[in-house]
Amino acid sequence: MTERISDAEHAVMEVLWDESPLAAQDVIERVAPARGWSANTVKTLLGRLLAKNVIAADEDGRRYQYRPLVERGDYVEGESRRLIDRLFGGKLTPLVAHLAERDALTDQDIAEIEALLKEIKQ
Amino acid sequence: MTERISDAEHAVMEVLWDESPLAAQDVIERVAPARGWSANTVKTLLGRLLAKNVIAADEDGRRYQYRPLVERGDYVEGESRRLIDRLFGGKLTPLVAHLAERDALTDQDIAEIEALLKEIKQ
DNA sequence: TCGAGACGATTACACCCGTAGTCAAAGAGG
DNA sequence: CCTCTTTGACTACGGGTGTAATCGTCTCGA
Repeated sequence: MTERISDAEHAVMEVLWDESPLAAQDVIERVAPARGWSANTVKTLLGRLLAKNVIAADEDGRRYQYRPLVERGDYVEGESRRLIDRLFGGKLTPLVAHLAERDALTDQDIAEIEALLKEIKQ
Repeated sequence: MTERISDAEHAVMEVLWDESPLAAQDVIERVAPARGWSANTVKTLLGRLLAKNVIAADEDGRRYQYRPLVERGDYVEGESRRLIDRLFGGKLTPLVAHLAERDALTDQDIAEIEALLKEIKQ
């Protein structure tokens, strides 16, 4: 039901997930320089995120304090699932296999994932 | 350098990755019904993929035979990396951890991945 | 009290995307 | 030879996206 978040909007969300609530100015300071954006660009993105109902704006005197309405985990899960469904038939194993085959996994990656899986099985 | 492939275009690519070269009509037959597309829509997508230089069209009398210019593996790797970079700081482990934490991994998934990793280490 | 700056809202605009209709050329069948 | 169909090319159009300028209003300092 939640609308899709675009790439640029996502950069703004990351800021708010990291710290919130924040005024527009604070968001601008945290994200605009790194992306080479003007302050207006960030304001536009905040407006669009508001329209999409994925952040909220609480009045605070002259300004708003913005905070996320969707959790990062939910977003991450949605995006991960989209990719895995689209490219790997919904299964994680082929993704890991793919990266492994492409030497995109270091020995340490492998060790970490093994440890993680062991723990899951408790 | 290769341009980005959109969602709808990707559906066409999957057809060509599965079998190629194919004439437009063949591509249409394989993808249009499943997506509820008109034949023209598929033709437009073929044209855009051509413009993006991710497929080639070889003349064959009255028609063209289309074939992919990028390999599925390369595309898949690019998309996977994009996601992992954007959401997990470039590391695969947090993705696996995330899915595990969300109970998105079955026992069988875990077993498969473990077997896979074991094999990688030979 | 008055002008300057801050702040959100509105508007802009080019480009991509999903979806499709129309057109022109060329072959197929009568 | 002429018309119908096929096929790719071109055009269309509403909506999303990246990027930003402008506007209206409110407040704060001089």
